[in-house]
Amino acid sequence: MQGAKPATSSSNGSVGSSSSRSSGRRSGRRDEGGMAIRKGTWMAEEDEILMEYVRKHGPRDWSSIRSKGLLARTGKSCRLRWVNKLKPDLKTGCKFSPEEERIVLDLQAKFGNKWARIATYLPGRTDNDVKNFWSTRQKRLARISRSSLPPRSSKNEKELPAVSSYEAPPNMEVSLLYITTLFSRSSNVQCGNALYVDNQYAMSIAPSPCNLGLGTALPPLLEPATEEELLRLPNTSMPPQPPPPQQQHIGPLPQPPLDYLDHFTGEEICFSEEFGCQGSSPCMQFLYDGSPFAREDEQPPAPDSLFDDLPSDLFDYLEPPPPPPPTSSAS
DNA sequence: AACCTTAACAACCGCAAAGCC
DNA sequence: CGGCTTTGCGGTTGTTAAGGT
Repeated sequence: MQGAKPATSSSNGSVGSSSSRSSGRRSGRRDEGGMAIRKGTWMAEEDEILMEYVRKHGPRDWSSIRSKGLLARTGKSCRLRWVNKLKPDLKTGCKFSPEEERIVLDLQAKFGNKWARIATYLPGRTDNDVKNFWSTRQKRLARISRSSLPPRSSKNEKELPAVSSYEAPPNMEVSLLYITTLFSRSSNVQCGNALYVDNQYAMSIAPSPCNLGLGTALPPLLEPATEEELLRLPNTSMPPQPPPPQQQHIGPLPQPPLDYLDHFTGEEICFSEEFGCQGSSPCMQFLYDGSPFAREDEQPPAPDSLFDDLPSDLFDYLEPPPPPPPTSSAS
């Protein structure tokens, strides 16, 4: 789904038409010199003038564009337009690839919301691109996490904070998604490197040592549907695959093995052993050991403190796992 | 067809760092 | 060194298309 492309409004060329329907925030105002400062969507003519200016003077002295009467835009606005839309070699109108997504996830975990810094690792992407991508993704994950929680029971009427409404550890977002989807739905699909929840693309689980920690530190959420899919799972040399059309992975899903849930509820079985993690803490150790989210300057929390950041009643909503499907041959 | 929701994108604002005089 | 200007960054909001109901 491509977003709005009113910008450049070159298609209609209606000068000021977008401003007229814009909010007051984007209406122009008049500065001391009497020149009305234009705001809002850029027109193709303005872009041409700006590009011509940069060709002659280089990407600097943005304020002089207005002082010279070339454009009724602030220097700030001119710079932003150049950086985000007019600069050569920008990947405009092209969605983030799984590999780009993986890079953003890795670097966001490493650097935090340093979008400009992250963008330097992504040729053709701007800090605004990365920021918007991240924001959209966060909303998607938050929505999926919320929708994965079963309805409240009558004895649990107290308000449950939205998943995204509190400060979560760097990888808690992932763990919440993981936990909630694991427990609650039968429509979660791992197809290739993509994880789908309710037939919606949720995230990439590209075969990378870093992608959310899921690729290597976690077992697959569900068994891959086919042998072909199996080949694309972590620890293979297959490159990341783009998410396939949704129609291709709708269907009955295999149930996870029963002891799968022991990773969350038992004290004996532990990811850290089974999946090669270091450390001796029980479940959820994988969130820190070997995870790209483990920062150099951060120590893993004590096992008991890991969930302290969560609302205490969060897991009240988790229902026990469904009984194992009847097997024809008991072994 | 109308309305609603979601995703993607564009562009604004405030603030701070860097540069200049 | 201090003040002013410019540049860059991150947060936020607004707009629109597409898809769903």
